[in-house]
Amino acid sequence: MRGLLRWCRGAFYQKPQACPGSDPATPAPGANGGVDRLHSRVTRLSGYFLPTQRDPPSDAEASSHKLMVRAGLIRQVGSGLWSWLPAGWRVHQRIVAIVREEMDAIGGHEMLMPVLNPAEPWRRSGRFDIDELFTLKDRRGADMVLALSHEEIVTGHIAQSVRSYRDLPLILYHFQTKERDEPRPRAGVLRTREFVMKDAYTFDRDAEGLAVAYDKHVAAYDRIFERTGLEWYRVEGDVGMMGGLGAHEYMAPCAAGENEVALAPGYAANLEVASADPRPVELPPPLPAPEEVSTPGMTTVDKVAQELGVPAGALLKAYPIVVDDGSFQVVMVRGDHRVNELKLRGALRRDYRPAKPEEASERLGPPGYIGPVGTDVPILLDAGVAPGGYVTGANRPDAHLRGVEPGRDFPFEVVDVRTVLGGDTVNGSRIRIEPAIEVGNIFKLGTRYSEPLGATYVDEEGNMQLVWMGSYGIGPARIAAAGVEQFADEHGISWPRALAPFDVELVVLGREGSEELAFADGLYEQLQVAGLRTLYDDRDAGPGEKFADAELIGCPLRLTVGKRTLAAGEIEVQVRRGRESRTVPVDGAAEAVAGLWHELP
RNA sequence: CGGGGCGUAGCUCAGCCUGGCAGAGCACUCGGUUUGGGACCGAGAGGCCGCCGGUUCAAAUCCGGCCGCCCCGACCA
Repeated sequence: MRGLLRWCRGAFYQKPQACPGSDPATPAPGANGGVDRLHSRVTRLSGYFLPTQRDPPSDAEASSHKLMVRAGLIRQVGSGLWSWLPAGWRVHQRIVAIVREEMDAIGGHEMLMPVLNPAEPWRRSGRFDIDELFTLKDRRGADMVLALSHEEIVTGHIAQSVRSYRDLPLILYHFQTKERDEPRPRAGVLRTREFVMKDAYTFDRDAEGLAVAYDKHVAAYDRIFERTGLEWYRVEGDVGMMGGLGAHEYMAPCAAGENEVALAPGYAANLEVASADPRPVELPPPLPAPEEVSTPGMTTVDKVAQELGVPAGALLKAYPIVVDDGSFQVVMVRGDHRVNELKLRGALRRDYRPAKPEEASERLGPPGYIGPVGTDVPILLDAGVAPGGYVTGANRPDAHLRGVEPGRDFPFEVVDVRTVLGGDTVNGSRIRIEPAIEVGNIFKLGTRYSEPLGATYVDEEGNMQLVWMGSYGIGPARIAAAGVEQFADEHGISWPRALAPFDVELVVLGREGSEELAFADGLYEQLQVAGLRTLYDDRDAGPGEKFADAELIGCPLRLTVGKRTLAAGEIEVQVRRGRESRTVPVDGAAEAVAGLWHELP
């Protein structure tokens, strides 16, 4: 304790040292704030810990996983546990700096809450039993929790200290390590058990106040992701069974993404909640009444469709379920569609389970032959089913009905519960479906936590009211990985300007004592004075190795100082994205490079 | 939780089936050559073959248990 105190005081009294980047007269390019002062300014590769590898780890699958390890940015410690090496941490810190600036700009106040929590508030919120929650006991045997987010703790502070409507609204946030016992960590830093998250919490008097706070976050998040240089979408998210409140997810398309987004001009939604008009299906001519057809052994949509010579979409598929209230119901979707469980839960406003085969047989008919005609079981008909005559099960073995018309032949309630398919349309525009990774989310919590944790205030009329809350997360590691995935080529990473560990990599081709080396030493200083974060490859290595490493690491610009070009009074500049080279004159080279840097994406 | 795979030098991997001196490429160290796309020559160092137990004269290799890691699915604030 005493030692720690002394150390803190020593650090506190230390005089800030002057360095080029902290001089207001020579600001670094871009809005990098003060974050570069956290980074070493001695960035000569000969003395830097940047262990690049020729081979990707054998167990790596995702391109970001392979490249971030190969480029010496991250190293694995255990399943879902990663260290950030110096260059990787610079990327992470740059993202953090962007997020911090935009959070502060909407009036957020940064704070810090502990990772290790007592179990009690988690019991009160009902989250102590979450499977993903790491739990442990302290030496006295008290239950402890490793926090996977901080709703309980921050709400506790509000409950303790906020008394009056005058104390609200508030935006509080922190960057903190989150611990989650993931069932399956995967793909490098894309899904890990421990990761840094920016989580913000808003506290308002009522739903209207929450809506304002939410809108502020939409604006801040839009700016954050725009600044990262990523391709991104704000999509409608799952609001859960509570419904009504609202949630958005920020998704970055990438091959290793775990989610799928449905995209059309003016439309973007998580596939889990997406809604669209189906492609029309050609139905057979209508019949005056349902007509039984023999379909022995044909228990799948494909077999029946083939036998009857109709498209799969001309069938109605039955999905029998038992809802939480004990009721037995049947969901009907077009034969070529699939029931989306999340949408179905949302439509039901409660949980359900698929009916067991015995249950379905007892109420309707044998598996494969279930239908909606002649039953008193409530039918939920998917909104994608257009009027017309369809083929359905006859609730008898080896028989189907054709010419079944919803409404005429069975009563139904319309629900939108199918999974959207690529090629469906929204407002006439075709939808495409892409894999993406969730890099941020915003969520209206309402009184989900303020109620169990007692966060209340007294309003103008002297009445006790619950605080209305929102929560807003961003994962810097996922932004970094998505940036790698989106822009990498066969040579390595190609960072967006805003995320790169260094703006420029300076490669010198010259031996100890050469004119090139002396010149490059000077240029390295000038580039830093010009405000460019520069990685200087001064190693005693061959040109091939240096070029390959530079392209692997992926800084936006690569400068080469070589005998030939130097003799011609020039420096070679390669733009990493596209790998096109040009030259700039030796005189004023640093300024010219800084100017070029500003034009990059 | 179900299915599949893997664990041998810093990295990528061979050797295991059929038990008999611990291997290759790259990386590393030293000397030399080379210097605009992972160059070459010579010398060298580096291993509890994941761990524990069993079988055997003898185990990286066969058998059992455990641990760790990856992939697919389930799950996922």
